[in-house]
Amino acid sequence: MSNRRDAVHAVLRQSEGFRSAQDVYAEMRAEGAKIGLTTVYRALQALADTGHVDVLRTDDGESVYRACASGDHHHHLVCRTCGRTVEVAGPAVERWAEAIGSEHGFTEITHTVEVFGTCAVCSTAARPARTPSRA
Amino acid sequence: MSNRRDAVHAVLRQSEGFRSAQDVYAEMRAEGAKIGLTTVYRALQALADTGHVDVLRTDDGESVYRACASGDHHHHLVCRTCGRTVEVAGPAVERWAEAIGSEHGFTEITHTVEVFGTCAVCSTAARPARTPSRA
DNA sequence: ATGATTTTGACAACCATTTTCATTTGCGCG
DNA sequence: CGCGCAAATGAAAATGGTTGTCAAAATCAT
Repeated sequence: MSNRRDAVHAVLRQSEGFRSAQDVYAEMRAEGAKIGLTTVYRALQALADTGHVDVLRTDDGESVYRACASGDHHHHLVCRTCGRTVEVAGPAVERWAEAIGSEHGFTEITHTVEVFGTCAVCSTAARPARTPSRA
Repeated sequence: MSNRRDAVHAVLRQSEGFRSAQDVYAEMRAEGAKIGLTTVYRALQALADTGHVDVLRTDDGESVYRACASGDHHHHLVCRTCGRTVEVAGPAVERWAEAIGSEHGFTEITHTVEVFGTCAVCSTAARPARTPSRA
């Protein structure tokens, strides 16, 4: 039944960071799974709707998904090089958003917060290619 | 030369909230301006690159632009009904993002923060959404 | 089994955005 | 002026992720 959906979910679970639909589809096909792109999209949407995975948009408008450990509201710290993602909580930010909103007479406040950076591994690996001037 | 670019910029200045490229293009054509969609896109990109306008992505992946009053780093409080936008500063959030990042060994931290809500006007006039942004 | 219902997936349709490329425009210079 | 070059422009075609279509296949209930 939701056999396919579970398969999709499984792929996400095995992933470190966010994956795109096309990405997941490609991997599944590469592993020999018989599944259509349409189904992957539908599974991903369903999973997102039921809150089983988190979604966000990349800078170029692509939707990327991730199976998160916590079902609670949280944000992400994403390495812009390797994509590794850390789930972070930010009570302070939640309160700030609420405060800012009501301060301006807004209700039903929601917010999107994502933090990007270069993780320790990637920053040491990709050091500034400066010519060793031996000085 | 940047005659078109200025024209595009002008349209954004007159707008209350974020506008899409197609949107801006439509308005300009409606006003009789002779301009191509391609040029609008290019102008918007250029404006964004030079930091003259802010860009963000809607939930459905469309890019929307806004001429912001402040050139400094700031975030937005956007009414999800009428689109009215308030520029807000959030020193606390900036510090939080930095802290979270370095706490996990990440460097070159950047972040995206957007707050959505229903503004006072729209929440009282809880009726089938009509855009009153036009006086 | 048999028909009903849901799921699937190949393929076409969408649509914002980008690319292509030929034409126009701005402009310095002889 | 007129010539030519280079940047700007825009119509049309290409791109590419995502969604819609619809008939075939899997699943279920009786």
